[in-house]
Amino acid sequence: MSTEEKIKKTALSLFLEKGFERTSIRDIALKAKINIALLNYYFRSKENLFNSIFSGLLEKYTPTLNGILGSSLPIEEKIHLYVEEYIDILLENPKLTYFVLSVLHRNPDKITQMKIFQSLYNTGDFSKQFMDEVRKGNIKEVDPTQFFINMLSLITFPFTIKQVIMEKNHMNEDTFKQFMHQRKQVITNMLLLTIKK
Amino acid sequence: MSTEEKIKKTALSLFLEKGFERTSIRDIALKAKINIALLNYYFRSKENLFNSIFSGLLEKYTPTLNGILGSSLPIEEKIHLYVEEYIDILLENPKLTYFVLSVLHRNPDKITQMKIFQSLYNTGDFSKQFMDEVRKGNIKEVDPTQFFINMLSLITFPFTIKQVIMEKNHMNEDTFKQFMHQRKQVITNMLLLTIKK
DNA sequence: GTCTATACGGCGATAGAC
DNA sequence: GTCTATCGCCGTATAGAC
Repeated sequence: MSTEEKIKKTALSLFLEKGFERTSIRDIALKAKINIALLNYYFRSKENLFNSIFSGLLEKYTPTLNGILGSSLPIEEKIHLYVEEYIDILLENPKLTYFVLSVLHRNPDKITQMKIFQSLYNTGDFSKQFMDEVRKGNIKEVDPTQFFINMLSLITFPFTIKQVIMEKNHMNEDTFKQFMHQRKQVITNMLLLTIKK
Repeated sequence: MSTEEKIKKTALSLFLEKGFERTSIRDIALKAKINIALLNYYFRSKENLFNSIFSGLLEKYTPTLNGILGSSLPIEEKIHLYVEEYIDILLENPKLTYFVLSVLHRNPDKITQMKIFQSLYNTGDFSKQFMDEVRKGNIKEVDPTQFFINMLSLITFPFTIKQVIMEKNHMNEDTFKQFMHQRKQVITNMLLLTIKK
């Protein structure tokens, strides 16, 4: 394993364990058994290291999600698949949503935001298909922007308050997973209900 | 104005402007024209200062929201009012949701979490009424926990990605407000649709 | 290009004088 | 209650060895 990969892998495990602020570059260097200066050689800063790791994670998953949105499937099927796939991804990476939000709020500059979300929320194809279906009279006249935000909110937000949901409802990791699997159907039904004529 | 109030007020304005990490206690002390040591005298730490400020904000708004949930109104009316009131509160304090999330993820210890969220997500009365209505056959058989998470997600999540929504849809502050006002009806309709028999 | 050693200024926090 | 002085840690930068 290259030094760069070793740093990334170690840093990811520490960021997941302790969060961004509570993980120091000295912690990372110590655990990865390298010198702190190497962190600055490979990545220019701690923030850059974080963004690099987490952009990698996004790049791993966005093709799947955008593939669904851009496919030629009927809109109902598309929504169903998107919900299922997105929740599966977040079940594997429960902290991903909060990481995205933290990057967003740490870097108020617009370029960073757009770079991340351009790929993540690539709604162009979907909105077009949505409005086509409305025009054809196949689905109810619903604002595609509101609809997409509904879909995103219902899928991602529960993961940002995972601990609260677990505590309030006396869940463990397994029962939370079960709950989120049930939730796939809940969300899909709800979304389809709002567009069904 | 007392020193303690002066610190809180100054800190809040800086936290809102630059965020928690980018605001140093030296910044706060300078702007409030007091010594840094005083920050530690009144609040034990920067984290404590933040939590104190923002707990105050929550305490200001939770009675309204819990008042609605705990009232004797019919469930449909309750949902309608809750959505309207919550969105109005967040339109006045757009960063509140992210602040709550950041506290949650910075303090993984459970006691802190519960104290804040105990009041915020006080779902007891609501869930009971919800299940009563299900038993009476007045509404569809829907899991109250899933329903409440749906409601929270649809209301709060858009505020955590406010900048992205604004950029993607070429909005300014005014058009975003307008969008969220429209959203009240979108959410209420959606929620009522899922429970309507 | 890869790495070590070291230094710098800023940070949150605190002991102790008044 | 308030302030000075100081501590140890942080992210970052760089000089120089290999």
